[in-house]
Amino acid sequence: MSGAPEPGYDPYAFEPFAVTVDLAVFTVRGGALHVLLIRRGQEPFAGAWALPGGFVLPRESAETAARRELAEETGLPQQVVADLHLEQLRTYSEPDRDPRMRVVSVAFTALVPDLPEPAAEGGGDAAQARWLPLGQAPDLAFDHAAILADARVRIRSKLEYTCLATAFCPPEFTLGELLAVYETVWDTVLDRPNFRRKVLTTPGFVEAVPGAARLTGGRGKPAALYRAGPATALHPPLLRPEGPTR
Amino acid sequence: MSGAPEPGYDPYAFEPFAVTVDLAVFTVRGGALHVLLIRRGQEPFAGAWALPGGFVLPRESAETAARRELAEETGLPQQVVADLHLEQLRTYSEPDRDPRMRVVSVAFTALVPDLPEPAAEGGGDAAQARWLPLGQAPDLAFDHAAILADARVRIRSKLEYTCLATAFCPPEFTLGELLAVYETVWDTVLDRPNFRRKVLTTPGFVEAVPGAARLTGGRGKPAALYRAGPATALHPPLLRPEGPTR
DNA sequence: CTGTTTATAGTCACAGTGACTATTAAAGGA
DNA sequence: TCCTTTAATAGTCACTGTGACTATAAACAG
Repeated sequence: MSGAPEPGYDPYAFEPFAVTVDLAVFTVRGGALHVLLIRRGQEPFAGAWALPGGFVLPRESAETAARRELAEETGLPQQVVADLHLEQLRTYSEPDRDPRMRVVSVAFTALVPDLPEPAAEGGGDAAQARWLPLGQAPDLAFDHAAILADARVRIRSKLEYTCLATAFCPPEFTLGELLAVYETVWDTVLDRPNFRRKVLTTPGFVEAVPGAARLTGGRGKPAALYRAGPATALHPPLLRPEGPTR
Repeated sequence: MSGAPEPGYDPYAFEPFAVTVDLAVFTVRGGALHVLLIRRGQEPFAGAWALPGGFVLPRESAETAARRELAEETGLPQQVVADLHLEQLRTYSEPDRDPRMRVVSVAFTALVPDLPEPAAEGGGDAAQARWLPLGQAPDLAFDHAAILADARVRIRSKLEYTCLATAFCPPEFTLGELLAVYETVWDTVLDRPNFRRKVLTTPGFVEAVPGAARLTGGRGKPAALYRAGPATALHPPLLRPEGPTR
């Protein structure tokens, strides 16, 4: 805004708003899309699962707060949190979304490779953080189920016209692993040779790691390794098949 | 969020946040993309142009506030404001974006057909609202220039894979008018027959108004009239030509 | 060695698109 | 009235990208 406040507008005149952030952090693990959740320690919704997040401090931007809360509440490695690509999803501002007071929350989405289970370490605040598969996600606190659903729609769509799928992969990966990311997120089956052709002919999507190869699970021909390339968008997009899911 | 606030968290403990909305409302007029701006009456930035917007009230959602502020601050017809398709752009939360206090703003984007200049009517609050072409937009208050730039990128992209272009047109329009919307927003020139084929073969994009035709500007063959169809997405998308602008 | 598994190479037909030409229906001027 | 201009509409053709599919290569298990 900042339209034209009444002259002499008093910031303390109304019940104040609190501003928070919520994070939907996804990973692909064992053929299923997982989301990072924490178990709440306090009321309301004590004992329930929720998206990680928390209050924005007076001198923070929402993105800074998101990164801080993620580091505090989950055991994710510092380096991971610092390098994370955070994307704003949208802001949730229904008046009664938090029973305590007026809370407006800025939601973010992030993708990470398959990491070890976050160890809730030292600081206590890190209650209990776990990766849970989306299929069997429990009821979530507040409106977090809606946020999670919106986030899922967003990432499914983003895979179509961006190179974000590589964010789910380790630094070096095979095309089979990248294929598995698409198949998992879209819950579909793609044709292997066609997928390969599309990825390799899109400039900057991936770049080959010279001479490297890896045995994938012990079976089959060793696969060449690739790194994420400099491209961020897919032109033309890689459209997901329509029709029934899988 | 709504992570785990400290037990006994006091909403009044910090300097409170204010939450506002800002709107980037676009129209196409005379071959140029225009945005709806208001002239500020109060400090800070008194006399400067700004996006319409204002404070979210204690019992409002951001979207409700956006609609109310738009009605209050601009002379847009009630019906237009009520039916308007508002889309969240993103939330701007840099700590110093407003010199008075901590203000977090939720930005929205909207598209309207070419309307008469909004008449600042009765209520006084409607300072001065005008359509200004994007090319010669003046300096804007706060970080509104950045918001406007983000909004422009968003709508340029949205025309590719949604049917939103019809929102720039009156209820009944010719394909030539729809073409002009694309050419104006993308600042490019499209092939007329190819555009026509694409629009007509996309199911639900537009539907013909039976028997209707209109002389477009007096010259040339009369054009058939169409209405916006039920579709919202374009599959496959209508990609804008790459390379140099126009 | 044989069968299984996964990676990789290649073929073919078709849909969608860009570039282009042709025709139709109106207005305006000589 | 005829001719030019303008814009809408119809249609053609080649090429690109994709879906479906077949074939070969390189690993392991028995």
